[in-house]
Amino acid sequence: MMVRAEAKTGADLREACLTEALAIISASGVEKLSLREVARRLGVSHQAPYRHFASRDHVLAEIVRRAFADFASALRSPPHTDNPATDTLAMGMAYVAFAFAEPLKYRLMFGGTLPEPDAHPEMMRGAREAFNVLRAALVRLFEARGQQPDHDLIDREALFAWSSLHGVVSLMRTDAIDTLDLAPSARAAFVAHALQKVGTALGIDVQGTRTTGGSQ
Amino acid sequence: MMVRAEAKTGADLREACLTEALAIISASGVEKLSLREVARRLGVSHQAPYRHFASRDHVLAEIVRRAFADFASALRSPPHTDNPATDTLAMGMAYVAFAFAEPLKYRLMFGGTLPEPDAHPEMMRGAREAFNVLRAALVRLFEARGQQPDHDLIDREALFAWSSLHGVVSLMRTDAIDTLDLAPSARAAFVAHALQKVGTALGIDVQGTRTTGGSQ
DNA sequence: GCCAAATGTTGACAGTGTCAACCTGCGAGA
DNA sequence: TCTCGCAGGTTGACACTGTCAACATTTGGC
Repeated sequence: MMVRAEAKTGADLREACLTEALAIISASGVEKLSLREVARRLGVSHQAPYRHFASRDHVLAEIVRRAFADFASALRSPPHTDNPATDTLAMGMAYVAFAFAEPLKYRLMFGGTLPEPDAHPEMMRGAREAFNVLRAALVRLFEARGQQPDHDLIDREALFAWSSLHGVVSLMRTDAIDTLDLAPSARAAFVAHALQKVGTALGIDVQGTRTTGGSQ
Repeated sequence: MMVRAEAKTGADLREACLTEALAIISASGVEKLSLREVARRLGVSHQAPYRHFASRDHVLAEIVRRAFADFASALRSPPHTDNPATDTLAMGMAYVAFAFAEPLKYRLMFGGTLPEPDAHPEMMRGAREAFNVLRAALVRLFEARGQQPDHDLIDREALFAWSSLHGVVSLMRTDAIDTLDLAPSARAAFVAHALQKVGTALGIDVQGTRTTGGSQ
């Protein structure tokens, strides 16, 4: 009984477990992830995945780890210009774009139910990296203004930007927003509106700069 | 074998199930909630809870419903003054205060893993109510300025405020923040900093107004 | 005092994560 | 070339879960 490509074994099987697990999560939610179902779909015994992962949580931790790594990479991807303000704005847009392009990964990272970070230290490495990308952008921004990049101030500003972006995105994905009886136009324009406000709060002049839309 | 107060029956048992379920969630997380464990702790048979709740998700939905109701009530609690600006700010502080005072409930409401809202329509009533409290505050704010309370604009501003507050709070509770190597002072001052910025973005002058601290 | 409805119990079934024991094929060392 | 070890896969078991079905018991209304 071979359900997928049969020859999967060794490292291939490990990789196949991860993709199949992601497929299950994508289709039925993280709480429905079952290693037995993964094994069933791959046509292997129910214990085969345990040769590559110590537990169900270890599978999840690896998926989350990769999601954070992708996320950090996405934040790094916009090329630097000589204008730190537009660079910072571009990073904000990259943040929102990633959240919309990969809602599943985003939900996994920030959705709440993730394995104990203490038990899976490598899982959060990408999270730290991503935050440091934001920190660095703000340091450049402050330096370009001739301001002293005070460590505490940078951290506060970075946290504010981070939390605003997270708030925007997570609000758009929360079930709650579907029940708020919003005017459709309000929802569509919200992201641009919010990004502009965050930019303004950070002292970035966004006059005339195009901010991305992206409904839903 | 009576583990708790024995006489629980009827509506009492229903209530006892809810408090015991909340205790389990508080101690071990929502994914560890087991109706059999609830029954065991209450000294009743494993099916007794099913006389009062159709399924595990229905228990959760009721807990979440009450959390939303409490939340809406907390947002309504600050008394109105004749100054809509300070009223709005007070509501923002009430939001953050509730999140810090009831982290478990807050996590349940906005943490991601909650029962299908379609299957539990009553669950989200409080969420709508809470959002309408914010809407009303902003309408008063705009009217006091002599601005036309444009429906779309109100919705956008409300969503921005909502998402910023949610961002602030959820960032403080995410596991992610523990791994960011922050200066302790940055974390302590962050809430006040963020509230002030959100107020500024909404055009509220917070000069001299005390904003709350509350360190996690 | 009786009947019916509400409530609680017992038993079963399918599904899950995970430990333990077993088998198997393959590559390194003799 | 033979053998031995071991990584990788399988089978079986156990304890746990949610939930259905059938039974028992309590209780309030007539």
